[in-house]
Amino acid sequence: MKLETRKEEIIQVAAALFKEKGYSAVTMRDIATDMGMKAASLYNHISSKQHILKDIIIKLAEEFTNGLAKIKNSEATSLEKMEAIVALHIKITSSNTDGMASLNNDWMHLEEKLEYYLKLRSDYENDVRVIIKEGILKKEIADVSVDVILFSMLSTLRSLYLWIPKKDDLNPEKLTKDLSKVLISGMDK
Amino acid sequence: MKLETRKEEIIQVAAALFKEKGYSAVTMRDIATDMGMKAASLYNHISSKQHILKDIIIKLAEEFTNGLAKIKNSEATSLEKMEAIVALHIKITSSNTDGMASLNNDWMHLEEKLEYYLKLRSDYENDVRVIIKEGILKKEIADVSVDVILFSMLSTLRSLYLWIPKKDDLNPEKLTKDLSKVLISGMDK
DNA sequence: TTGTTAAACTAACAAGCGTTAGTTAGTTAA
DNA sequence: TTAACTAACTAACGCTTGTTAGTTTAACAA
Repeated sequence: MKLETRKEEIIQVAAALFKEKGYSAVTMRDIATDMGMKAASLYNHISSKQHILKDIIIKLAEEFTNGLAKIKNSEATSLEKMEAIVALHIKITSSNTDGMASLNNDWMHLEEKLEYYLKLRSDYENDVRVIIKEGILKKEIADVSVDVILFSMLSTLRSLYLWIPKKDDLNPEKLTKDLSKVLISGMDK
Repeated sequence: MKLETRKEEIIQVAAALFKEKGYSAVTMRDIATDMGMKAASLYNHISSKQHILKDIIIKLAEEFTNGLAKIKNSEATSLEKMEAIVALHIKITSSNTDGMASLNNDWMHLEEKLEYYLKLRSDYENDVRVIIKEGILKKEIADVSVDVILFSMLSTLRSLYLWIPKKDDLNPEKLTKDLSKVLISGMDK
């Protein structure tokens, strides 16, 4: 297994800058400065700016797809599956908050890989929707609008990248428990 | 009262483009094309690209501030206040989904008005936090982490701009009811 | 020692950026 | 009729963009 540490460093530095200002506002010279080199030198390791974005986003999107596949095919109850989805988002997001910013905000600049990304994304949403519907049928989940539940759940989970870095004392297990409780049982007494 | 329809048209067209691709990826020539004119002609009506962004974001941010002030000073219970906040977000967002995209994603490009925006934003968050804390003290709201409740609530409401345009049959009252129920009472039975 | 390779560099490119200057045509006010 | 104003235009500016070509330096293998 070959070590590609320099390339990975660049991708990591780029992701941090993309989170701060967005893909389009970050220049190759910005990335180079943070790497301590000149813009042209970046091309010894990466093939294009576009490619950096693709590496960041597609890797994460596939992690979500694979994670959800395991949950989908498990024997858990619907509410247990919902909690597992919360845990999945917290795990992936806390391991790469910078990359999650690009996944959420810069996917439209993907060009050649855009279609593939959009398919992964809509398949993901549909899979979660099915889990919610099953929960309603089995009377584990309240019979409110499926779309409202789906939207509320995914909006919160997709915003974790903004919120997790502020908690310097992150305890993933406790956060999973607290957030699942609020999402599943609500905030009232 | 003077009509500034041409300037307002430009701002509206710009907001739609900013939502699609982000502020930095939209050029003055893009805006001009959608307006059916040349880029230089835009400057008969607006003073700079920067100024367009400022007009979009600050107007919305102040709407939220004013709306929350009324809720804060009302006689309602804590849970009623939470529901009123949901209604406020649905009302403002459905009247300007394009602008809300800039408010959420392009505020970091505000430059001179950035500090002012950040103050409005953190004041808003603190006011909601106080309402939640009062609810816990009065035993209307469950004693889970205040931050988790605040985060889950605001993440969902701030994502409405992505979701409302997909519902072509938008009924703001019903959405307020459904979303409040899910946020306040959760999704379980 | 010599040859190869990895990873930095300088210099430059063509294209695109926001914006300004100066001009023109059509409408309104005196 | 003439003067002023509005809102479009063309042309161009200085700067920045992503990227390429060719060169240099240092480390390692033969």
